[in-house]
Amino acid sequence: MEFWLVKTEPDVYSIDDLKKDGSTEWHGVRNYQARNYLKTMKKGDVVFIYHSNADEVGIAGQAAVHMEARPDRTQFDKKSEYFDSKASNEKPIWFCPKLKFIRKFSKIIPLSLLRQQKALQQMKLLQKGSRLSVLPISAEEHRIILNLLAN
DNA sequence: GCCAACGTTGGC
DNA sequence: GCCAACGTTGGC
Repeated sequence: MEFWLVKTEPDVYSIDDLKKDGSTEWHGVRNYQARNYLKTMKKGDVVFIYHSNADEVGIAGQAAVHMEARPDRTQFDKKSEYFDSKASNEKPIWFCPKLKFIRKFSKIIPLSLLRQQKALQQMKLLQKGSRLSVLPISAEEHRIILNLLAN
């Protein structure tokens, strides 16, 4: 089993929206490296849901990969802001998995707290200039982050 | 709202 | 293939 982190702007789609929906297709990612990570996700992988551009920036909860990546339908939808004229049904460019709600943390784990952890200094999320919206997390990082919840 | 850092586009 | 210009991300 692998561990991941995905970013979302809570004004657009928050952990509460995922809780309400139960599961959702993680559509709209339009970055090749992030897409490749999305295609790597396997059913059962655990995904941290991270709130960016928010009053409280940090990790808000957990989801699981419910269905592995399939073509992102919004790339074919001319009315969608995610429409991509270079994509076709025969040659889709963008893919998304379906994520299933696991839990919302009682308190958001703030980005500032993650930065304070010596053991997390190598996390991709914390690297200067990192803007990727889909990132792998090591098992060790996953464990350390969950431990922060207990404090 | 500011701005650093990054990815993409397009002229050459 | 280079690289300047532009648009986007995202923390503060």
